Amino acid sequence: MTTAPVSRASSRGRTRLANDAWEAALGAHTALMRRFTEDDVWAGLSMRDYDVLYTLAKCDAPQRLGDLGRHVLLSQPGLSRLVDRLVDRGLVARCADPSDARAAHLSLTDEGRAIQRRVGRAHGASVAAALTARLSDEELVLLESLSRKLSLTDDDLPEETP
Amino acid sequence: MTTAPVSRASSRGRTRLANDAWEAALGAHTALMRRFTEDDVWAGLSMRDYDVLYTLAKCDAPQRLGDLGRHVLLSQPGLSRLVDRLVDRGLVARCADPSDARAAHLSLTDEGRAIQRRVGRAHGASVAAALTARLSDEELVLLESLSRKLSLTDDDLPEETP
DNA sequence: GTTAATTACATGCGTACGCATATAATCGGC
DNA sequence: GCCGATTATATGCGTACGCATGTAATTAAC
Repeated sequence: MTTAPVSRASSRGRTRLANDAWEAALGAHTALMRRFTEDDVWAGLSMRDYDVLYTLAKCDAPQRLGDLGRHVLLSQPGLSRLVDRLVDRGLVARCADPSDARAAHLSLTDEGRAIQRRVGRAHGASVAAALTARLSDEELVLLESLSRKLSLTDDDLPEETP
Repeated sequence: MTTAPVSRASSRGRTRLANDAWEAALGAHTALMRRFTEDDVWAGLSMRDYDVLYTLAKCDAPQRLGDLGRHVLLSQPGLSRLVDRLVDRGLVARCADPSDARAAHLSLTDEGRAIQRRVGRAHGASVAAALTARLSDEELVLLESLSRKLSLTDDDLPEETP
């Protein structure tokens, strides 16, 4: 039984395509993460530490914890304590939000910004080396395009059956 | 200064393309992992637990720890203890390797296989739902193709300057 | 205007993780 | 056939994580 008896012939194939694609994507993520982790560019930061510093550097305005949380794959308490450690190390500053006393504005210190830049340059070079060795320019653009589509929330999707 | 003075005009653009693509890919990974983690399909397993059960199910032959380690993003001690827990729960069996007394062959128990199938069906459906809602068939094939290229080791790459 | 519900973040607690290292078995040179 | 090097897995230890819950501030209901 190589073809299952389904209503539309394309249906099962589409499920299979999606699962194969996801498995391959996970494999790529694993392989590249391992490679980048092994790079000698991190200056004592974990990749998650760097992710937070990078996010703070990208947005000039001070960010709240919840904003960071949307970008980082980490629980809210986990992120709270990760930021704690970065504050203790002097890389991130907490300052009060005048309009909301619950929230704390987070921003990079000078040292945090300096480290983010240093690590970012080296890591960016490593990322570029790995990806450009494997994909053409057109493929890189395609990867970005597909990734953006995959990042969409359900709310952002056009409805199938309105 | 919008264009940096580099030797070849395409060089900086290519680095930028690669970094943008990687950032987008990380975002997609985060978004989808969050979505799948929140699914109510895991039957008490972590996604890493499932990853190990799935890998064991995929390869009918009993696997060694090191073989699993290549597929799972986890340190060797971490994987060792993860397997410990799965053995304690009765989902995985360790049996001795007759030809190598250091290694232990790992295989699914009947219960482990049953749970993997149950969870796999539900998770596979969720993966398909998420991906097919965002990508066309052609795009799914493309994603798999790009991911496979990204999974290649340096050794597998054609040399740039032999 | 008071109070319930919600939001934003922090903390207690048990578990899982990574790093360094240990243990045990196999392999290679001679 | 013996011994150093290597491979395969396990363990000690300190740290980081997620879940449940707590605390404080804001919004909403009336």
